[in-house]
Amino acid sequence: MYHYILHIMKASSQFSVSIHIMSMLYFSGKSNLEVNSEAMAGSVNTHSVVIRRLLGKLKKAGLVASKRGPKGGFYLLKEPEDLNLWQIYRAVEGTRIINSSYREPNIDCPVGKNIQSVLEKIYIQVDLAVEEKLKSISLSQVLEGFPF
Amino acid sequence: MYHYILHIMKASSQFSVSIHIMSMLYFSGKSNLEVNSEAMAGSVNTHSVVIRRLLGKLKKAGLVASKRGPKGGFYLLKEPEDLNLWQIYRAVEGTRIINSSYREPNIDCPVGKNIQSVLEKIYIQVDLAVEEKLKSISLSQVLEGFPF
DNA sequence: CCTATATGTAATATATAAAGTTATATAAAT
DNA sequence: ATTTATATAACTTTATATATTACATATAGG
Repeated sequence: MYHYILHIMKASSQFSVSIHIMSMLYFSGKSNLEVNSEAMAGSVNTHSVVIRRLLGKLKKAGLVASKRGPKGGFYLLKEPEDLNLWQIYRAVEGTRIINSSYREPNIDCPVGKNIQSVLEKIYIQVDLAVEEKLKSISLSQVLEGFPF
Repeated sequence: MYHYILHIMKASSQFSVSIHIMSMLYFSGKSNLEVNSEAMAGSVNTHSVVIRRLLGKLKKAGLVASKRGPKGGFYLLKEPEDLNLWQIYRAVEGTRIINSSYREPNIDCPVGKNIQSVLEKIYIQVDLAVEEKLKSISLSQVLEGFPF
């Protein structure tokens, strides 16, 4: 049995799936075609609960809204040019892009004693670089990548 | 049962552990104190095989070398100012910082059909930002973080 | 106001990859 | 020769992301 001080970041597919469904929401809003979590799950090829869980996070972040009941579903709350990838990333992925810590190092070793604070400083810099890059990419830029 | 097209990237502790042991190799080389995989495992708090596996990768990348037998161990092949974090990252982590793909999307949906190439373009940009940042940080800069 | 349809979310199960462990071969110092 | 250390293959364990099941709540439309 062992434990981590901070949990190890596992880059999940959540960010990718979020971009996928946000794109669907944009196109559906434009063409007035309804998309519910079932339809999105069909496109992503997963379970609708997975989609709703993700949309729950995006909702909390103020990026989407929902309507219950028949003819219900989800829609974007922002124009794609006012929505950047950092907002989406932060909404659905809890952790850093790189994990700061691993197993509790041996504090009797001078390196082990200080490695965590040393790594922390570095990873903050790396995270910031990713943050800046993701902030610079808007959803509308992403949408331009689709050939239609 | 399901499968991924590309494997999901899981940021492991390998990068962190690598920086930890490279730091130890530097200090040991400086003070002529021998460090073998057992000693490094003790500092990291893991099994020596884990350390040797990692050092095997760093060796393949030309960053360290080893000596077998009694009084054997590992040593750095480069000066810390000529060694950047990207070299270490690339040596021990096989994958991208962000995964490009997830479950096979439904190609009958126009978004599902194109999402992978759309994401690919974005993630290349993000990866590049990380690469540039890691290239800009040398091991000697990391070592300056230790209070000795 | 009843029924069908959709979201909301908790609880549980499954799959997978990282990390840990065991085992064994090989090399070199004394 | 013996001891000490690397090299690495094979296997086991464990953590956690994702999938699934179950059930509660809201609302459109007859």
